[in-house]
Amino acid sequence: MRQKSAAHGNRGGGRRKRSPGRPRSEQARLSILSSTLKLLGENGFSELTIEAVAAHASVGKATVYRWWPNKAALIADAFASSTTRKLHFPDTGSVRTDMSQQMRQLVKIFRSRRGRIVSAILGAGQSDRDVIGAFRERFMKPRRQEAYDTLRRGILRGELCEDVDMDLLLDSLYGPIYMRFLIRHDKLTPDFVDRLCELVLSGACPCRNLPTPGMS
Amino acid sequence: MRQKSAAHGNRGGGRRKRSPGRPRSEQARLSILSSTLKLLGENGFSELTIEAVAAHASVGKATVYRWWPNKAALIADAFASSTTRKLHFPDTGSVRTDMSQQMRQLVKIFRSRRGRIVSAILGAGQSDRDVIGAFRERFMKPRRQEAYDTLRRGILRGELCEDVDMDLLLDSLYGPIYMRFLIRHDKLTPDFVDRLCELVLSGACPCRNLPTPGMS
Amino acid sequence: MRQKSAAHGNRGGGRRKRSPGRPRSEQARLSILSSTLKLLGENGFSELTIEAVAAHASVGKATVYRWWPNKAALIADAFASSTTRKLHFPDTGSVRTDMSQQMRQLVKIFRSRRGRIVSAILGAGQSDRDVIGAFRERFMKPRRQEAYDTLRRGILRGELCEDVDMDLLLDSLYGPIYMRFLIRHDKLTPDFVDRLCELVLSGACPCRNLPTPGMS
Amino acid sequence: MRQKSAAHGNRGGGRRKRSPGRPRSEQARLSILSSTLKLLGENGFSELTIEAVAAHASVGKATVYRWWPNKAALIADAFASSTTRKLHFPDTGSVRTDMSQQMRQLVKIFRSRRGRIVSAILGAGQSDRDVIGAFRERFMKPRRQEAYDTLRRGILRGELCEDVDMDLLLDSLYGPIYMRFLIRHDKLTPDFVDRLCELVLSGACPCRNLPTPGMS
DNA sequence: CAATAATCGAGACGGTACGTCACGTCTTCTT
DNA sequence: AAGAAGACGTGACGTACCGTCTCGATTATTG
Repeated sequence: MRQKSAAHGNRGGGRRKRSPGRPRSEQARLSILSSTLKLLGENGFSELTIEAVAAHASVGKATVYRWWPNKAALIADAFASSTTRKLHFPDTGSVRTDMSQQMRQLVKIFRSRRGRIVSAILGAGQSDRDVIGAFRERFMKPRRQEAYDTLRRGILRGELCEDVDMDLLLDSLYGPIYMRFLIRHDKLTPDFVDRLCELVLSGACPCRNLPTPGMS
Repeated sequence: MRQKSAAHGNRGGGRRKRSPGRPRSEQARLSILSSTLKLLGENGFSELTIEAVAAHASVGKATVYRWWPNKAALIADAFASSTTRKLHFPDTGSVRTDMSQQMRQLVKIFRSRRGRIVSAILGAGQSDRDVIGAFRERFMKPRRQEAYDTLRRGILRGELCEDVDMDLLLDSLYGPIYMRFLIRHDKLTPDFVDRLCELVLSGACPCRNLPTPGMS
Repeated sequence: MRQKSAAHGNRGGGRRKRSPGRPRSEQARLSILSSTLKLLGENGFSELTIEAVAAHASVGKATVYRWWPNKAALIADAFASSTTRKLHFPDTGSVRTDMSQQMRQLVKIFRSRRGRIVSAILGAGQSDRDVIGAFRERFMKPRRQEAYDTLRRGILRGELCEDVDMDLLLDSLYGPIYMRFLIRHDKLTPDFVDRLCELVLSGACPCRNLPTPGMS
Repeated sequence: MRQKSAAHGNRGGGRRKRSPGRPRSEQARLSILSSTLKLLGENGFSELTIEAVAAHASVGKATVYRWWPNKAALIADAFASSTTRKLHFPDTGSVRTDMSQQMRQLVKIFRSRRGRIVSAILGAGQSDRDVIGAFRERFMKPRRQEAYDTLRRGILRGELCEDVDMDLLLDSLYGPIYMRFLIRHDKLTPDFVDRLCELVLSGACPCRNLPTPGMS
């Protein structure tokens, strides 16, 4: 997924001897990654050629292949290296507001030029498990950890059931966004996000769990 | 998207004159479509080559290109031609049961060998609007029409609000399934479907819309 | 050495069925061969790239590789297809004059732009037996057959021993020319040819050195 | 052609200051040269890569390039450094025996594993004047000087004309050997050498063909 | 029945990008 | 300063498919 070798520049912890030979060019690495993102945003995954990436980065094709085994690994790495520092969860005192605000940010990104890259990653990920894995680990997981915290605050405040299935709840909140983002069958607006939050979170409210249909 | 020409085999309305020349070979058409599905299921979209399809179908490459403008149109057609006749919505008298049963069928398909094809379509669709369009029109839309009927029955029975946003509701039900199917971050089980239905539909229940948080 | 397949265009003798598919393009073939000769004459063997040949011939690289397995086969074929129709042996009534005149023609070719090609062939032939084989069979052999005839006429006229070793004699005549041509340690002039003929042929006379022509 | 710099290891005349820094590694030099010969004998010129030479000699690539400007210079040097100390001309009292014996030795080398190297050199020399130049200067010229002496002894003994063209004569003797060696159209046997000597030297006799040695 | 016309399988065509290899240069640390 | 190591930009390699094109053969309608 990542670099084929971490032999260079590793001075983590002990006094590692640097491996001999010319060290990897950090400049080339960065240039390749940013060229990848640029071209990916312009033309989509299937039009992205390593030849073009190398040319645009003023780098030899072999240098790309030396460090990334294939196109999928390259874009996964490029995406991960650029992951937005934004998308934080606020703490407003209301689960629904917290979630809604973060989800609006996500939608904003999906609708921006970066959204092109995300959909390229998810598309490529359908035929390459490393790519989809990188998306999960580097993009999704960190945010989900924060989301857990947000939900937990809601539980403490009594806004959510104590025994709520957080994964189910979060997938119910984000799933529709991903669905509209990927299938493009309907609008992906801030208003949609709000109504989605209302619908799903109202089902997760503890006060009185409405009886399931047919049981009343 | 479909065939480039409908000159042959058109028997729509009365006694049309068949155009001269050798008619299109139905056998070749079927052989191409089934070869496409087979290879798509084996290797994914990006590994699918028209060269291989033609060879596997014992057909000239030009015959493929004569009827389908590109790979995307081909797999869209192949997929559509094979769309399961199943996936019907039952009418059990309960919205939740109706939806739950259909969604379970969908999940079953997603987890079967055909799921590979669906994910290939959706993945390819991220860089080809024709493909994702074909998926929407031929796979999703017909089912959604049926789903509208199912929801409408629920409304009549009083199980759902009269003013429920059906698109929002359906996306909330199916979105999490697509999300888990595409991102593969969590299990896609029948139990998940049930709990998902419970969560979402309980939020769409009319009886008493719980006040939105902070408004009570 | 030659084309990988002779499946096309063979109507020699019987009524052969032509193999199916688009027939080989004669125009492409000729364009490739002449481009090869041109570039070979300009830059020598090691600078000759198939990429350049294809580009110069306005032909796809694959078309070159489809018919010639490697560079050596290509230049062997190109050389053979261009073999000079000249280099005939005259019949003046004197072995020495006959040989001398033909050898002068050969030297003239060696010193011309075509000589560059010949030396490239012989050079490449040192690491590829097919190339040197093509040179022997297509260039050398036909001329040697004519040379035998010339020598035989000399024997009949009494200019040469009856039991002369014709191969030895011919190698003695041509070897020095090839040597100077390839090692370039000394001039390759018409005068050199004449004195070479005199030296060698005087040694092939049965009993007494025949006087040089025109001196008797 | 040779080393780019003679800064090191010069002990010519007196107490020269050795230039500072680490002296050139004689071991590396020898290892490179012998690796070159080994690989050249195995695979021919065009398959010989500097990369492989360096790897086989356990030497950095830059070390090769520091001392030899290109592949041609390298193999020329490698060849020269290994030039057989043999190939001397005997002094038997007969030109023909002297020449014949030396030529037999040459043929023996041509037919040995070292012949592979010689033909690689001559082949490479067709597209690189430095290589063929090195062959002339280091291999051919020294022997030719000895050959002149041998011929001069023959003149003094009356075996050869006084005004014989020694270059023509030597090319007539060696040319056929090189021709058969390079074009491989006929056998290169000791017997061939003998008959070649007889043919050519009998033509170089001043007035009458001297009887073959041992027959007088 | 012959002529016309469009399809078929086959496969060569001019291209583009692939992923690999060697080139000759460079940058690092070690000797 | 030379050494081994090995990454660098460059460019040709030989391959795989692209989508187009010519073939002869086949199968229909039309005259």
